[in-house]
Amino acid sequence: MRRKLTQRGRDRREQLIDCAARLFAERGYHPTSVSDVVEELGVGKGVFYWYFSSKEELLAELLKASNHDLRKRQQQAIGDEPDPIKRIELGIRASLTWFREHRDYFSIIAFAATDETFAPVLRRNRDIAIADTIRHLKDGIVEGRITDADPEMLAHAIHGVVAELTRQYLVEQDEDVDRIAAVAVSFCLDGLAR
Amino acid sequence: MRRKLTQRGRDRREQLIDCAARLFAERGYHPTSVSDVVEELGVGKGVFYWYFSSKEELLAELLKASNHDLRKRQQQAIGDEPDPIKRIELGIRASLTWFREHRDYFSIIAFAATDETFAPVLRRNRDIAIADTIRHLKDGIVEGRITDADPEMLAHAIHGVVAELTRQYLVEQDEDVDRIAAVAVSFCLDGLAR
DNA sequence: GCGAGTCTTGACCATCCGGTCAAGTTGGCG
DNA sequence: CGCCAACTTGACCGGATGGTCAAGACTCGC
Repeated sequence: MRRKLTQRGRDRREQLIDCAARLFAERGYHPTSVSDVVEELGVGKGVFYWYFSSKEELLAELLKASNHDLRKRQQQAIGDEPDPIKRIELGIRASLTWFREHRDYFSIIAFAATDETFAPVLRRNRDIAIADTIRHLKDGIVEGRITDADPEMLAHAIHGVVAELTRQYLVEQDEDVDRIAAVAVSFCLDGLAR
Repeated sequence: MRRKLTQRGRDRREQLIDCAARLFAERGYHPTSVSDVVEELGVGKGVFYWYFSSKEELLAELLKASNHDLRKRQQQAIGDEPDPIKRIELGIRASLTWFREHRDYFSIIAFAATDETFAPVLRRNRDIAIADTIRHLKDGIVEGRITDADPEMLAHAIHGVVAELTRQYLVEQDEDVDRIAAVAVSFCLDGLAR
């Protein structure tokens, strides 16, 4: 859905996304009806369909926007750091910080990943993130500072650590980001063995 | 729902769970209706409600049963291995192997984790699994062979690696379990750094 | 103050869904 | 064989849901 929007319109659209995000995170996507969203906002149902052609589209937009935002944050954090290992560390810290500030999105993304309707969008997002990580890993491997294993698998392993620590300590609990980041980084770099 | 079941009844019940599992994995839990399940099986709707009091109950049963099965597999694999690091390795391999044989369950569990209705069951399952891992980690720490960090966080990190590698290489792709297991184990034990 | 495009309303619709139930069938056991 | 519990059928129900739309309100440039 593409419409000419005034400032008022853009604000309304954002309200709808924010409100929907909150409800999706609380109750889940399917159990949250469009009526729930507009009621919560105190507006008529037509408002929703003025800005989005379907509930599905709203979620897809939300996923695209949040991913764009997360990626921007990661790139800002990494800047032009030349050390590939440092870059990985900065990326991990940026992800944890972002998810901490956007807890709602974590569960929404987790759900979307399990739904074939949204999986394609999520897959693309993830492929991009993995490709970023792979680049740093390859640099590290060339420099002889990172184990010479399949960089793609290593990238997924790192993302797995970040996702699970985020879920447990930043979404379910409310731990200090730096404490979690420290464990995540040292686990990824040095593993368990002493 | 508790009923006296003959062999025929137990078979039917299992058919329903298997069929529902397949459909849940394919289309998702919410989009799969009870009618879909019984139609696929070619039986009347009443059959479903003879064995389960609700669609919700079926999923809860499925989650409980699958978790029980996975845990049994892990314990069998670990046996009475005395080396805690070996035990962790055997646990990782057992999990990967089990999920490989039960791909459908992976996405169902992933969905259930995002739905507050089922999260409690899942949380209990996960707590048990984490507690198992923590035990091995603590043994390793006492022996001075594992980094002296918060064992709970380390356990979550390991589970994160296993979950993400499972998803990417055993569910989305169809890689060789041993190859994935090797990477998972070496990543968890030694990390990235050379 | 008027006209046009942006925005809002909320009743309405077709459809579907989880769940019920009265009635009928099956099969094992005494 | 006859009985009874286990099992099956499928029409039916109340309610909710995603989505439509005709009508009206707002606002901004002219």
